[in-house]
Order: sequence, then structure tokens, then C-alpha cells
Amino acid sequence: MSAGIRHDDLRRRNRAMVISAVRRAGQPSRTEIAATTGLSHSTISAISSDLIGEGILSESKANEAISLKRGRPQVGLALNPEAAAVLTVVLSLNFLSVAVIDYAGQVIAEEQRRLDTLTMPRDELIGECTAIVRRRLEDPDLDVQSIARIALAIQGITDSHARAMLWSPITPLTNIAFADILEGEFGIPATMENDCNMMAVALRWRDPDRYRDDFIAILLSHGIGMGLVLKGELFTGTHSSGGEFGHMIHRPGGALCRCGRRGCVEAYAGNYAIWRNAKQMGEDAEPVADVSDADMRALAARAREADGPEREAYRKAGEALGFGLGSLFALIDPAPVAMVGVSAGAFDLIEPALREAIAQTAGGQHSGSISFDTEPNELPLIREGCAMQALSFVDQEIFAPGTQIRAGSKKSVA
Amino acid sequence: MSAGIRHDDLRRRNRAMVISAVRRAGQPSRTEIAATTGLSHSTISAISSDLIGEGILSESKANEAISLKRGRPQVGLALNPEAAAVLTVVLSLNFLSVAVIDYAGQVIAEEQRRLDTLTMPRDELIGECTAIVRRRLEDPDLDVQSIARIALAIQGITDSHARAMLWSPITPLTNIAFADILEGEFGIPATMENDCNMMAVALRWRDPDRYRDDFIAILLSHGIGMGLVLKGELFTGTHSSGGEFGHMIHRPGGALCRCGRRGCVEAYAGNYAIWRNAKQMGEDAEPVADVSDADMRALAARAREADGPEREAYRKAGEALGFGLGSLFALIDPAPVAMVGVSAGAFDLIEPALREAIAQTAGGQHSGSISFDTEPNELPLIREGCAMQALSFVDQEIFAPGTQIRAGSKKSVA
DNA sequence: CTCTATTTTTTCGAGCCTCGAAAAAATACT
DNA sequence: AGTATTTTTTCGAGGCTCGAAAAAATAGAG
Repeated sequence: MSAGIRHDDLRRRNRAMVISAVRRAGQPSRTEIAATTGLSHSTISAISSDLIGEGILSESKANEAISLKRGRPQVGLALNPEAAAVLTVVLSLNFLSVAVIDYAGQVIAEEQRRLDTLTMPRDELIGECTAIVRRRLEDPDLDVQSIARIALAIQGITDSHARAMLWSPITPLTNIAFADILEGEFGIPATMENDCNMMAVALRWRDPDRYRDDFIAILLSHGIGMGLVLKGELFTGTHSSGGEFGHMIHRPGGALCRCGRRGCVEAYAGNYAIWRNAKQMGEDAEPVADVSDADMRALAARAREADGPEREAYRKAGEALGFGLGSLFALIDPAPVAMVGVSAGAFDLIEPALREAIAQTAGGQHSGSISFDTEPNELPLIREGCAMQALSFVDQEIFAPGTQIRAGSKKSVA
Repeated sequence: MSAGIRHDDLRRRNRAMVISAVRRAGQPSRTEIAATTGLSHSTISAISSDLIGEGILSESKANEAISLKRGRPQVGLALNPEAAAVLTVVLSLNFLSVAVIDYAGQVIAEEQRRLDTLTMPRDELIGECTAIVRRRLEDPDLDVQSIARIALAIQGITDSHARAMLWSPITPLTNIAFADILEGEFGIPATMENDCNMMAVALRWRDPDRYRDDFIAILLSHGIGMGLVLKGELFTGTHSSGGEFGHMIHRPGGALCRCGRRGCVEAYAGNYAIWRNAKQMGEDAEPVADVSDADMRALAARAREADGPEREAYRKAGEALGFGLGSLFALIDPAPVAMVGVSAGAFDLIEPALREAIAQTAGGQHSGSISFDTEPNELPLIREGCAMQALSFVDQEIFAPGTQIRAGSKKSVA
């Protein structure tokens, strides 16, 4: 249970503070770091000199803009791009992509591939993933030793220990321990992340002012997913990645959902549901396997043109999302929302009904003050979140003396 | 933002560990504390000798049962009951109760009072609260100086800073900053807590095995409330006490809820809703102000006797709770549930429909493994939770050197 | 071009804190 | 009475952070 703080934990934690301050701030001077961490200048000086000696940080002749000031100019501290690297794998419907990212967060290599995830047998799916990773690792330009971590993101439910995919809409297969598989194959620590959680992580890095301590990222795609940050931390369920917003019950016994149950939010707001309603196929119609983004955009265009079943379909989606968000807000209070995915591009069609629905719920009091951002393209967000998640892990490993540091660096000698 | 750890924080935190280890374990020996905290024997020895010197802990000639062992017998450490005391105030529908609790957690005085909260004007309600507290503080048997904290719990929504009641079903009044009022009046730090959150706190102290890191306490009373513990911490909303499970939407546009909206879980499962359905008054009927516990018990008895509208009313309540829990489980995954309040005594009537509903939701996969506890009497739980919450605050104040310690104790001199 | 003011960074000794090992204390068993 | 065993305290060593002072590096003034 509650662990006491050992004396040597102190340095560990404060190293952590310094590294994360540098990652957040870009090129802060030692003085700035001292200010944000609350530690003394002497401490920051000692720690950063250690980190530079270990090749984790490097001095960069800093902000020329501010060098107009008097005194001794600040020396910016930056992450040394060569200190380590991470590899991200994003597995989504019929699509697999990997990227290699250096310690400073820059993409240094990538590869993408189409594949038929829905019909692929287990071995083949796993094989494709390991193969694409292996190809990247065998790249002669890459120092394999520097790859410190792999983060794999997938649509669907992952376990709360970030080891396995439990269930995913992109494949009928279940319980694939991707993290263990990749670790076993390549001997590099790996984690298995939920795509929407990675979206949330990315949003926070992109716009820390708007997405700080509490916010919601909702994926409006074939299915409905959610990434939730509460009190500054990624929210996960007790056993799984949790936050299955799409499968909150909107109408008990209602429309047939892809998950086999009835009345889920997704059964009204997922692409297949909007499609089904627009085509007036009835709520019991079996969900179609996939609707292309182009088809969805065409559907939205038609809905904008005339008040027909297409517009009504988007209205129903908005209503379901609104009541769902209302129930969510009853639990966590309102927070900024980012709508991501192809249907976020049709948010103009969704928003009126959504706001009307929210107004009828507990969140309704603040209905006006709730603001929505839209971002139609989810893949870059997911990849970015994966990268930052993996890099944060590496940061932690680096200041944990117990762990072998894989970067080609030697300890400074006092 | 992220604060570094100063050198003097170390002692503070480790003192915290020791105190909370003692509060949890009852009368642990120094060796046991060392084991649970992971700190060395020397450190525990130093800290506990400080704490004893300051009058916070005391040695108690420990477990005679274990003194059969060889070696030097363990000396149990106990909280010194006189180190401080706290005062709890529980304000519920037409009922106000206070208790004074010593540092070891024993009730040393209490007082209860009926009052008409629904019609009472603002000044009077506040006046009643301050008056009952003043009476306790003026008790000649009590050392006023020792009262280190006041915790006030109320049914309804409180703000996330534990300062004010925002809204409550027990009064039409809103936005009463009880914590500030009591602090101003008596000069004793006070907090304003949500009743269901305090239930959850109490459950954890009562049965730490069952209610550890993740669990749900649901109040089935006139209204429906929830206290939620996730990852070992009390879950609150971003702005308010949050966790308004009762106002998640069960059926959009459905039955009229006491909150003025439609289709909330509470509009089917609150006492007034069960009453309304049992009396076949229609879902639009204005909720009655109060139903006595005796009436509810009579209703449950009739429902058990024959399959009439009463039984159907409980079935609907179960359905609403089941779908609500199902949606909640979609977000947080299933967790142990405690049903508290008068209708928890009728859980046999509620459970079948509840389980059936859950089975139709995302939580359904684990439907069988979800276990429910029942506790018909909420008041003792709330009071107990309040006491532990207040005592935990005092624990924190005691190891924070910045704070003036109000207990009559002097620092040990080295 | 030199000197001064200013700001950043490093150095150094002081003061704490935790730890491990050893000693001391307190009991049961023989 | 002596020995084994377990708990608790003592003590010196090693680390860490801090504040103050020194050193470093620049802009502006004369």
C-alpha cells in the first residue's frame, strides 16, 4: 500500500520534473525551470549538468529574441534528439502505420500499409504488425539500440495495464496481447494503447491552454470512442481502457448496435447508424461493415442541401450524442469537448440537436458555455499521442537509475 | 504546475505515512509500520519518537495475544485521542445532527434535531446550523481548543473545493457557503462535503477489503445519489461534487424528475418515483415532497405480497438503476456496489429487473460477477465518513509544520 | 574602449534526512 | 542463570537540497 518516500527517490523525482519541464517548455533556461518546479537554482544546476553529462539534455544557444536583455544571457536546455527514439504503431480499420520518432519528438521515419483487418486471421494480423516493425528496425539509417519503446494504438478496448487488446471493431479477433508479443519479438518495452486516449494525449500537447486538466475527446467515426482527461490524468476504467462513451445506453431497447446490444449512443451516432437512418433501413438493420469517408462526406453534403432523411439522420446522431454527453456531464460536470473524425466535419449538422438534447439534461445549465472543437482527421492525432505517450515513458525510464538506459551515453563522473 | 520535491517535504510526507498507517492499522508496532511503508526501522523510530513527543501518538502496551512470541515484545502505537478532535455536522431532509469525535475516532458527544428544512428561510437554516455547533462547542466538558476541524455533509451538490452547497433537494435555497460561514463564525477550518461521498469514505474504512480502490456507493432514498471511489480516490466532478448518477438520462423525454427535467434515473428509482408509479399517478405527476420511511417499507411489503402496481413500480426502479449502472460501467468498468438507504431494504424487489437491465448493457458481460451489498441506514454511514474525512485532514495538518497545531502539545527538543 | 549594472549560472558549506549495521532492550525457552 | 530471538534505538555515512556568495556573460554609459 502507501509507500514511503526513500531518500534516493528524491533525486529521481526531481530529475523527472526537470526532464518534463524541458519537454513541455521547449527550450527553457535553468532559471525558468527553477521557477516552474519551485526547486532552487543550485538544484536545477546540479541536475541539469548531470543530464547533459548523460547525453539526455543539451544546451542550445537559446532564444536570440530575448537576448536583448541586459545581464548574462539565458542558455536554453533542449532534449537531445539522439538520446533515444520510440516507435509508434497505429492499427485502425484496414490500415496500419508505423513511425519512428526521436527523443525530441520529430518523426524520422514512417511507413503505412493497407490491409484487410476485418477478415484477417489472427496469425496474419500479428504477423503484419511485427513485420512492419521489423522493416523499420532493419532500416540501415536507424540505430536500433536507440529505440527505447514501442507504443501501439488500436481502436477498441484495451486492458488497463496497457498490455493487450481485449476487443476491437476492426477485427473479430479478441484478446491479443500485442504489447507482450512485440516485447517478446524485439526485446523492446511496449505498450498497448487505446486510440481515443492517445487522441486526448495529443490534444493536450497541442493546445495545453484549452486542453489542460479536464476535457473530453470524442471520436465520431464508424464507431464512437472517447478519451477522457480528468484532473490532469488520462481516465481509464478499473479493468479496461474504459470510457466507452459510445456504449452508454441512449434508448433502452432501441436501435441495434454493432456490439450486438440495443440503444447504445453509437447505434445512433456511428457512421453506420447515420448511414442506416439516412437510407431509411430501419433500426433493426444489421450495421454495415464500413462506410467510406467519401460516402460520409457525400451524405453530409446531401443533408446540407435538403431537409430529407439524411438531415434527420444527423439530427438523431446529435440527439444521441447530446443525451450521452448530458449523462456524462451529470457524472463529471461539463468540460471542453473535441470532436474528432470524419463526422466532426459534419458537426454543423449535428450541433443543433446535440445542444438541444444537452439542454434537457443535468449539464443543460451550462449548455451555452460548453464549447466544441472539431478535427476531422483522427490519424495524425492518434500517432502524435502515441509518440508523446511513448516518449513520456522513456523520460521516466531515464531518471530511474534501476533501469538500464539504452541510449549510448555514459554516466558523468564526479 | 508540477512542483518539485523540496528536501523538507520528505519528512512531512513520511510523517504522513506513519500517521495514516497507525490510523488504518489500529495499533501497529514500529516494525509493522516499517513493513507497510517500506521505510527503514531507523526512520520509523525517529519519526514515531517525534510524534509521541508531540502528543500525537502514544505507546500502548500492545497485543497481549501476540506476546506469546519469543523476543522483545512489540509496542503498539496508537493515536492519542486527546491530540485533537473534530466536529461533524450532517444536514439531511428535516434533520440536523452533530457529533464531536476524538482524534482516535470515538464519538464523545452528539446532538440531533428535527427541523423543517424545506420551508426554512436562508438565515434560519444557517442559524440552526451555527447554533447547534455553538452548543456543542460551549459544552463545559469539551476542550474547545482541541477542535481542529469541522466537516459538514449535506444531501445534494457541493462545489469541488468543499466550500459550498450549490444545490440540495432538502431546501429550495442554493449556493450557501457553509464552510466559509462556519469558519468565519468559529475560526475553525471547515469543509462542506457531499453526503454520498462521505458514505463511500465510511465504507472504505469499514471494510477495506471489499471497498478498496474502485467501488460505488448508491443512495436509494427520496433522491438517488452516488459516491464513487476510483483508483483509490474519491471521484468528484471538475466543478462540483459530481457523480450525479441519479440525473443520468434513463429515457429521453421520459418521467418527470424532481430536478424539473425528464427521464432521469431518479424519476424512476427515487422514493417519490416508486411511490408515484405504485399509486399509478402517471409519469407527469408532480413529485411528492417526501415519503416517510415507514410508508416506503409498507409499499415494499405490499409489493412482496402480490404482483400489483407496487411490484411493477419496484421493477421499473430496478430497470432504471440497471440501465444507469450499465452506462456507468461502460465508462468505468464494473465495480462492487453498495446500495444504501431505505430502498436498499427493498433490494430484493429491485434486483431482478436491475440485473436484467445490466445484462443488456456493456457491463452485461460481467453481470453475474457484479455483487451488491445493502445497508438500509444511511445516516450512521454519512456521519462516520464525515468523521474520517475530517480526521484525515487533521492528520495532514499535523505533519505540515507550516500549520499551527491546535492540540496542546509542544515540539520535542533534540 | 573601459567600467558598471544586471542577469544567469555555478560553487561551496550547512543542515537535514534516510539508511545500514551494530548495540541495546526485553522477553521465551532450556 | 544463560541463550536465542525479536524489537527498538543509536550512530556514523552518504546524499540531497538550500542559501549565499562567487563567477560568468552580456548591455549600456561615459
